[in-house]
Amino acid sequence: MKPKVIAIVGPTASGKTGLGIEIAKKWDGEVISVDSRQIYRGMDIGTAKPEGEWSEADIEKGGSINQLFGARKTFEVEGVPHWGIDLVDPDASYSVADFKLFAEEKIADIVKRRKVPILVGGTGFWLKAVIDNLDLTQTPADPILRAELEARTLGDLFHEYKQLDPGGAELIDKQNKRRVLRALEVTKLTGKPFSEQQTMGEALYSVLQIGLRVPREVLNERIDTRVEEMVARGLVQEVRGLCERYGCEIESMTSIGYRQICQFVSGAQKLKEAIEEVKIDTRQYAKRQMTWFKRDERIHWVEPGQSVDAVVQPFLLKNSIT
RNA sequence: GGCCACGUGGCGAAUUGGGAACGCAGGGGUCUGCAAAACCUCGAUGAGCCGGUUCGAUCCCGGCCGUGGCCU
Repeated sequence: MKPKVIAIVGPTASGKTGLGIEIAKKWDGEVISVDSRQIYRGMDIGTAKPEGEWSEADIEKGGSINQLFGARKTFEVEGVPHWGIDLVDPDASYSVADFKLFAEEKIADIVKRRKVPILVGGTGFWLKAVIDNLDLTQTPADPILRAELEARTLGDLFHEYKQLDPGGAELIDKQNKRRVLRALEVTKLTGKPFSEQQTMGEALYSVLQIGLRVPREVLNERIDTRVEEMVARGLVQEVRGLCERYGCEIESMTSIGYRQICQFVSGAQKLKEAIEEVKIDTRQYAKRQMTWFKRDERIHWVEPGQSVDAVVQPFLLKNSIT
């Protein structure tokens, strides 16, 4: 029988964190954050990281994974362990593949302790990689090849890709350089068409996905409020500190909230305008998230505040699931 | 009260006597190693209103309304 995993999805500011904690408390679970930005140490306010404490006492809980990622303590929020937070420094590179590995080990670890793993997060692609067991190729980005490819034009890249992987060329978004580049990169590096490597393995877990649905207007208001709160809690100082230490050019600093405030910190924009932009960009991000999750028909949608017992209970109590 | 200017989609902004660029915001969408990213796509049957000139007006003329400025 596959391990049971609960996943909580939804757009930013929909209340995923709170629901995750609620379920974890009630069903003895542990949370794994599925968030491509909360992995960065020091990026706290702007990524809406839950507030919690690092507990020394639970070092042994982590196992090898903690060694691997340098985390020696357990992050607890209201007593509920949260994993996947503060995995790397802001200047580190970390991708879906890294996360998938991390999550799989973490889930195994939690299950071993007879707790319920609860994946909470808005990074749809990362979640998909885990629950659908995507066969991410064993072909990480090659810095040298990538630099070479990046210097070429999109049309040029597509042309070569089409030669090597005609089938894939039909399907790919030929106007998206980032995608074409990666497809070509993998194809060249492996000698096999990229399109033939986009497969998925058998699902490793039995997953219950719960989606938080919030009306757009309500969500927008929540976003505005939350951004204001971030500023009140010291977002500007946080960004300034990171800027001084890492500069504003690194990937993690392109995160919403950080890139705009960087503009202010560097004197390129007024604070008020930067804050407005954070709100707008967050709304657009939320929209993209909804587009992503909308089409997954396995998700059980609930309204914020609505009890999820009716879906969680039967799921966890059911004995045999394929 | 008089004079001048302006009045184009939610906002900003081009354009032209032959039937309205673009940017932003907004909606919809794509998604197998940067995913809070990258990319795609859709929005004025109509240019303040009413007349007139013209084969034809958003663009020319007149009136009205509105906005801004100047003047007494």
